[in-house]
Amino acid sequence: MTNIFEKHIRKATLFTAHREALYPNYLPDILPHREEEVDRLAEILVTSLYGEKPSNVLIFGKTGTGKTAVVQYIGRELRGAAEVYGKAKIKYIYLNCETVDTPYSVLQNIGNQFIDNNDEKIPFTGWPIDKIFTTAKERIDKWNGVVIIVLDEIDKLVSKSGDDILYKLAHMNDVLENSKISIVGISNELRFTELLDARVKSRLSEEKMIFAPYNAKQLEDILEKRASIAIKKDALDEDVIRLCAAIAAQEHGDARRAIDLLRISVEMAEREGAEMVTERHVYLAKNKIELDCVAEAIRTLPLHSKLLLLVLVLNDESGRENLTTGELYSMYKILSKKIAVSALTQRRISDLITEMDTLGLINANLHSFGRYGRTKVIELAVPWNEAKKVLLEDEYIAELRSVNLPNQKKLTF
DNA sequence: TGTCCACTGGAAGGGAGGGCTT
DNA sequence: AAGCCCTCCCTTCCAGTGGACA
Repeated sequence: MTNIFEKHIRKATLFTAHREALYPNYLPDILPHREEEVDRLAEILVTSLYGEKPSNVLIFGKTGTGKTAVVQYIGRELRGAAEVYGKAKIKYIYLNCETVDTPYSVLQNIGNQFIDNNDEKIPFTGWPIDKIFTTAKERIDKWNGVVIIVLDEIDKLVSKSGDDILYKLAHMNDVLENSKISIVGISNELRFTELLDARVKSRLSEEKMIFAPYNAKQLEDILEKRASIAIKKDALDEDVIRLCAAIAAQEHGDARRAIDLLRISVEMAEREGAEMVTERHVYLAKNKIELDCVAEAIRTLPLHSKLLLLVLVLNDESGRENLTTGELYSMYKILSKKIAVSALTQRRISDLITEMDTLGLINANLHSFGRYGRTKVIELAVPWNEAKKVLLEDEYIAELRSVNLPNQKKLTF
């Protein structure tokens, strides 16, 4: 009568009851080594408490430098302060432009934050932009307060949809009578303002902040704080935190990575039934994280990209060298024919190749062969056997399980 | 020195799919 | 039902290009 969960339940845990402190969305009570940034942003946004419009702010910094944490922290504090001291109503809207990445969805999300009983929800598609803009504007104005809109990963929005929406938002104040809005943009890319029209640029960057990466010592502090909440005393070997910090510091001081690394190290130790997390577990965790990232990236690829990747996998597997765009394309056409999927054009494939290059799944370098043309030379950037395992999970790809690529490289149709 | 290959990557636009408006 | 709008995924078209070769 043993329950299948029993052997797992019995196992002693190395976490305390607050392991959430090691999850990415955890917002701590204090943000170590970001005191100045918090203060500076608070100084800018404090005017909202008097019902005045704060300056627009642009925040720059690499991933994991605490931008999002600082902004969410400020949001929480601001709401608290508004209840106590506020003379005006404050709405703090956080949008991540990774997902909210079109003018339509930005306005839709904002507009739906201000719904009265009889207001209808703006649908996620269908309305003309003008109508959404007007609706959002009217609702904001009727609400009568200060609206702070945080656009995280604002560079994604601009690179995808242009800066028109930012122009509209930045100029919404000109047509608002009762409410005021200000924009806090967060970008990983310092050069992102180059994409902006001069008028938008000057409006948005009334204030600028740059978040420097954490160094190893600072990451150590952060990890210590989190570990003291989430992990049992004496469960960590003494060098574990230092090692996690050092590894993350090498990868441009990404705190999120450091925290993930620590959490997964503990999980690895737990799974082994170890009583203590050691450096070995950290290395295991590092390996696991890297492979999981790759697997997830491959899994979510569209079919045609998977086919392209499969060509590269099969090519690697049979010990052949790099492929050019033309070679890759002709082999891709063979595979798509085999599973009765109509092949995309070379132009489109060229974009898919660039996408996978950006994802880090492949390396595609432009190379000129002089008289013999100019093309990308493409190779797999991940272990072929790992990639193959994940690719075969796809039912279409699985049909190609035992396919062999023709030996000759050039193929004509 | 000019030619010319094998693409690259920008621009424009089609059409399917979501949904609203009249 | 017909006519719109917005987004996504693609196609078509095409000017542009680094560098080996004649």
